[in-house]
Amino acid sequence: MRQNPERRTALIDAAIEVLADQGARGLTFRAVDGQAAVPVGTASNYFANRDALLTQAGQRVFQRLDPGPAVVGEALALPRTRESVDRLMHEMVERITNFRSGYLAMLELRLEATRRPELREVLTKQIRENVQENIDFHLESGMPGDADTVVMLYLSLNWLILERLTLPDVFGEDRAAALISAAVDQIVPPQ
Amino acid sequence: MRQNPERRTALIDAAIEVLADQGARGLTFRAVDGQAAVPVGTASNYFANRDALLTQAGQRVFQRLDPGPAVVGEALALPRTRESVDRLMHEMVERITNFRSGYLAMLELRLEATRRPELREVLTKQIRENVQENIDFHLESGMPGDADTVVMLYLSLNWLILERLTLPDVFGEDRAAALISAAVDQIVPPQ
DNA sequence: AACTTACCACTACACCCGAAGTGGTGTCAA
DNA sequence: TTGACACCACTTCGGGTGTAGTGGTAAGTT
Repeated sequence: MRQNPERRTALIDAAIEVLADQGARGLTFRAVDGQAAVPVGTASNYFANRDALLTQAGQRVFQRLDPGPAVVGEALALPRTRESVDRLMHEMVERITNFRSGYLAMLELRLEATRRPELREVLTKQIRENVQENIDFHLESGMPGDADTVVMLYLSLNWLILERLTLPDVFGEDRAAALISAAVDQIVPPQ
Repeated sequence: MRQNPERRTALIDAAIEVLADQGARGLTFRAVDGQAAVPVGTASNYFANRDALLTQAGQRVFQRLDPGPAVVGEALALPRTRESVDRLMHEMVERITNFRSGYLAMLELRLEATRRPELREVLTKQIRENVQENIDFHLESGMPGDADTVVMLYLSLNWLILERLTLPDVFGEDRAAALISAAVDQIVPPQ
């Protein structure tokens, strides 16, 4: 088992691209090797089996989706109003949408989790933590709305992103942007 | 090309199961043959190629997800209140959740549509129609709320179903049921 | 300074699996 | 008899795994 951490990370990132491009079944050692532009056999030397690759890809997506401290700081500087929530939601959707391969890979992993209990556990844990972090952050920040408000935004905006990334013409770009604001209007209580 | 329509439908339904079980890449003629308990080569005789199988599976899922006239009639008999909407949403989520393989197959098809323009067109058309039908039905029925209300319910409940079907432990069964009511409470305006 | 050790990139190979597609045969009914 | 269909066999192909082996490099040792 090889240890070089940069190379390992590069392989995992390549695995995310492969997941998005070719689906969970397309995630093979050779495909990862190819995507990472690395000799055949390399990924096989770094990961014991496909499961290891899948779970580590799942963790990596979350790592890369995490907003930096800059975004968090900016959020905390905003006034505690619905308008601020609206702005933050637009930013969040844009940030996630821009990491297209990561989001699609995450969806592939969800479907794969249907068949792999270990992967399901890993993902469940991460999503729960993610939702809880969102709730905690929202409540602590003093923005209007309660835990259910946050969950409802989570649900609706996630599907909106999925819709945009898989069937972009169902809601055009403008309509999708308007729907973000509509979601905030309907879901976040006036302060 | 074989014509027997019952057999053809049975093969498409088998394809839906295969999609849910093994993913889009797992959808091969042989796998469909196996699922349909039919001799090897049969699916190959009924469909020109995998693309035909994929698009027809997509259409079939919608066909099977369509609520019967019984459900529609029942809906129209309800009073025009938020409580009725709440009940209808619970029924809809349950109906869709119960067709697990169909919903998972639909997600696989969405991801596959990322790579196949023809499939993307077919699905886009169907989803647009589906959303529009929901909006029209809601508005014509006189239930409280406007088009955005319906879209917002569509977004949030779809992701809730996805969450339930892929990572059921993120929201437990009870929490998920409560979230349906919470969605209606927050999204549907009081009448 | 020469030597040894350990890690790593890269290559090659042996093996396996499953798929596609086609052509052919048997059967039944119009 | 003819045509449509179910079923079967065979050929061909591609791609994947896992592992063994080779050579290079860097760091530590005597």
